[in-house]
Amino acid sequence: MSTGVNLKELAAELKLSPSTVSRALNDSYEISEATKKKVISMAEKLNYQPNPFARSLRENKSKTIAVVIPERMSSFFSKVVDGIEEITQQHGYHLLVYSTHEDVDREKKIVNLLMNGRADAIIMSVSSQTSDISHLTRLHERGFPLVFFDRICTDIPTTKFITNDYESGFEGTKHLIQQGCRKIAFLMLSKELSITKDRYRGYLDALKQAGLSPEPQLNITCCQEEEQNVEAIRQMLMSPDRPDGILSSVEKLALATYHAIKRTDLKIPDDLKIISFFSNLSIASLLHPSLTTITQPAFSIGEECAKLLMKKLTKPRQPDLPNQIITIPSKITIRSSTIAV
Amino acid sequence: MSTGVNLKELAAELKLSPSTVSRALNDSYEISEATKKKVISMAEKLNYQPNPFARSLRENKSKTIAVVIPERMSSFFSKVVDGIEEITQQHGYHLLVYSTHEDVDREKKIVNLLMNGRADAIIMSVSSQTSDISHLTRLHERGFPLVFFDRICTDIPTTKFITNDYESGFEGTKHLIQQGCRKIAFLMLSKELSITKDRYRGYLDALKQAGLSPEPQLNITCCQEEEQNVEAIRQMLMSPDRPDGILSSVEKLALATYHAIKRTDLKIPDDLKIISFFSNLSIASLLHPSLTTITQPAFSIGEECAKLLMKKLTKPRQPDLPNQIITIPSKITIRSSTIAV
DNA sequence: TTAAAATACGGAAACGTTTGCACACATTAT
DNA sequence: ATAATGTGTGCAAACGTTTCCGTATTTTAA
Repeated sequence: MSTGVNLKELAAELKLSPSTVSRALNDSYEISEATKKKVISMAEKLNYQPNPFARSLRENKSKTIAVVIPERMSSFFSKVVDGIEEITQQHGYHLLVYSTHEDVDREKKIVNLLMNGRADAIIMSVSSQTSDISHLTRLHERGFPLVFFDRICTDIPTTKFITNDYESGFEGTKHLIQQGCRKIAFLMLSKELSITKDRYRGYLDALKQAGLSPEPQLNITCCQEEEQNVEAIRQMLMSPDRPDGILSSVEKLALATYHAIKRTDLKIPDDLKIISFFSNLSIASLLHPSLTTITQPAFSIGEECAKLLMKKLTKPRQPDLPNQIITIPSKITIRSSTIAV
Repeated sequence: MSTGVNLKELAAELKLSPSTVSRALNDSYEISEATKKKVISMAEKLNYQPNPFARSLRENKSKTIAVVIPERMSSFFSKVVDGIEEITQQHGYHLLVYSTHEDVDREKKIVNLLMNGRADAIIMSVSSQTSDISHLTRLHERGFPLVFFDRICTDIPTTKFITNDYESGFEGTKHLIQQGCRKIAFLMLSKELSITKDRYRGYLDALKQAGLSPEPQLNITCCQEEEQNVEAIRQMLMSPDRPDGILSSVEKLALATYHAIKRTDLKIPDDLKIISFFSNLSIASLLHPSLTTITQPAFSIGEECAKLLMKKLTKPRQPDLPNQIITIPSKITIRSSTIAV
């Protein structure tokens, strides 16, 4: 890799000092318009590209944001990253993207690697296994800019972006009840997760409001193996006190439910109605029957995270990221899977 | 962001010179075991993290790989990136991930940004718009390590990883013919793309072998708007000489076909059989009827790209990446969408 | 006309590493 | 005994920027 021309060589070519050339390129007021022009045109001619590491070393910032997500194969997270990239690219920032694969040990390793300053900030959604958050508090206590979205750490005093999970859980459940469901199951990733807790509270409150009581055997927690999830759901569907409705707080488990039901004689929505948090709208309407969804504004979430960080990182003297939760509402789209027969 | 302790401070604490400490941490043979131990334990105690930029500047390498893909919301590309990460992480490398959004202008900008050495290599799959490849040849001519996968640039003499696209196109078409299809449509992303060309050749040869002739109105090229794709396919399905089989070389267009057919009275597989390149197996079997797929080994492709690069970058004096195409076979899974009635 | 201020630039330090070289001391060979 | 070798460590340069100073020249103010 032949590295191109550097500042010193460019300066020599121009018979100027490196400092002058640097200032000219950075549009300093100290340099006359005439020399600025000369420098810029020569820089273009020689295709001068400043060395990012020299600059990072000197300026102590990397123009890089780290994004840490639990998995890549998810329309939700893909869209969030797209949203982040949309904004950061406008500011010349680069994106390091890491997947934890829902593994808290990998999450810890990644976060620890990021403590050396390779990135100027982190945008993340924690893994479903994450309950000990010492690796994240340490990061935050060092003053490292950290933003959470969706799966947040409530205890870390920074800015978090979420959707109206409680309301969505509540409305989703209420919708099922209105469509005649009386035994509603709740599918989740992990009890630890912020989103699970909020959605579950909404679910419980909707049940209570309808005079229904939650039944413990109707809660299913996701594991990493798809086949096991499908089997667990099938078991539930085969049991004598099977549910007549499902609120899935995870895309993956809605799909698993569709798989499971293919292994039974039951029909959606006749025997079982289902509503799910789901981001892949194209797929939702192609499922058979089409799936009623709660869709989070993934792209906007990414954009908002990035906008906040760009403000913090590119403006001169910005305060710390405020300890607040910003809520962007989801949207419920009713399709065939919850239509009363 | 309070940067932690640096080498000089660590050395001062140990009453050693920075050079000795550096060598000790890098396990140099010149340093005695005794001091190594002392240095390492003190480094851990003070939580010393070497500054990556100082190191990159000095060593002229970044321990970073850039991955450039056409879109994030694709199970294929997501899995490829997962595969890449799996390998690179073992070697302590980081991943900058960029999406071109199928836009060649964005692709050019990204590639040009990467010329300054921010990444040690690029792994990429070109956008569907890419026909002028000067930005990529320039990169390669400068000696920048560049690896292509799936959507490759044949003219750039480096290593490319693809699947057996010709055979897959051939076998997929042959399968449709065996199931009774006589008018087979071909759906593609763009005629420029390497994968399109190969798959199309396979398609043509299979038609010829069966004594069928290709019909130009049965070729559909994808555009960026999903609705337009659906409409174009619907039009084709409504025309008097509509196809009785479809080979889709893109996941997106298979889904569009399912959408389109919902707007007609036609039934899969009775009136139309369809086979598609498709990476999301869970979805393929949930579609109604389930979709016959040609699945590319996405994760392995990512792993192979990364393995090759890691060898090149981490071993001392490696030759340039050889100009060769490495083929990893896809797998055809027959499901309901192509079952003869 | 002279002092003060503004303008335009150069020299050199600094960011935090790694590494070529020098060197002091201990060990071994002659 | 001296010379040659080996071992462990320190000094200083280098990577390519940015920026604090200093300074020579020109412009403005008195």
